[in-house]
Amino acid sequence: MAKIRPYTHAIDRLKSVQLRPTRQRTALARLLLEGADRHVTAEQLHAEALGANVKVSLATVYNTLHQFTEAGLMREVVVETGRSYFDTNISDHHHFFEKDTGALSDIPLDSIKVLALPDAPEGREIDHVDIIVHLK
Amino acid sequence: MAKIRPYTHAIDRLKSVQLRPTRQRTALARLLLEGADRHVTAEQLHAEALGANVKVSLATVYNTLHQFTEAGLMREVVVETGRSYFDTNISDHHHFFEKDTGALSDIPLDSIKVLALPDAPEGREIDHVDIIVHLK
DNA sequence: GTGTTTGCAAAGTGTTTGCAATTTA
DNA sequence: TAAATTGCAAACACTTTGCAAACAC
Repeated sequence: MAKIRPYTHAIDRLKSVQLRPTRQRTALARLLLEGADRHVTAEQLHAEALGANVKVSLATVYNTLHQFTEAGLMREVVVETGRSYFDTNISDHHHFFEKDTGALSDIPLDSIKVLALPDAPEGREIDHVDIIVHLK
Repeated sequence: MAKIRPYTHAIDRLKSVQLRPTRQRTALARLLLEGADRHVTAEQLHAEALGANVKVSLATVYNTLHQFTEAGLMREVVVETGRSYFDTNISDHHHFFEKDTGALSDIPLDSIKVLALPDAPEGREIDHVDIIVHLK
């Protein structure tokens, strides 16, 4: 049973990446970074924040998700055009995606294996590999 | 040296999937489906059509790309939010993507190997696997 | 106090749609 | 001529931005 961590943990995470722990940022950090790994869209997180009585604008949610991503606290996952997903699991892993529900979930790292990556074209290097296993 | 195929080939491809070979569709089919495999966005294809003196609206380019995709003549590839790529190579394969230039290219099928796919979650099946190798 | 952050509303981007006019079979 | 297709402009969904007010240190 995961305990709710004290408020200060979210604040410490923010401070550690030089982001001021404002009311909005701290609340979003608590929703996102405490507890289990999560996959959210901006709209989802905004709705959730409002539901939890956190007053924050959608614009700030977008800005915050990008700031967290730039700071390395989260990563962005591209699965559909026109909608951005953000993932609080920043370890190396891949995803399942259910188009009909929009649900994104992690694939356990050891249950997928890529053998033999191709050589990058002349003058280029591989930055990273994204694998999306689409479910039906 | 690939020859430019006669006009009739594009028309035959369209007829074979029950799409009327209108002036616009035929012209787009010739640009897309004759010659080498291609990766295009709607905007790119529209610009290219105009440059080739094919009068066609952007809306029709979008509609046509979707019709071709539904008909199985092309497929859509998701690499970036907010921009759709369409691929004329419908065989099973994966992609390189260069974020800085927006260039998408095919990975030779035999140069990437996926061993051990994960089990789909309860009640689900794997539809397909998309692999994007991001280059820098 | 000073620089940062917020929220609003406006602007932006890529895409889709309603519908009258046109084209195809 | 009946049905499909087109093009325009408006609508759309999602995201970003400009800027004045509020906030953190």
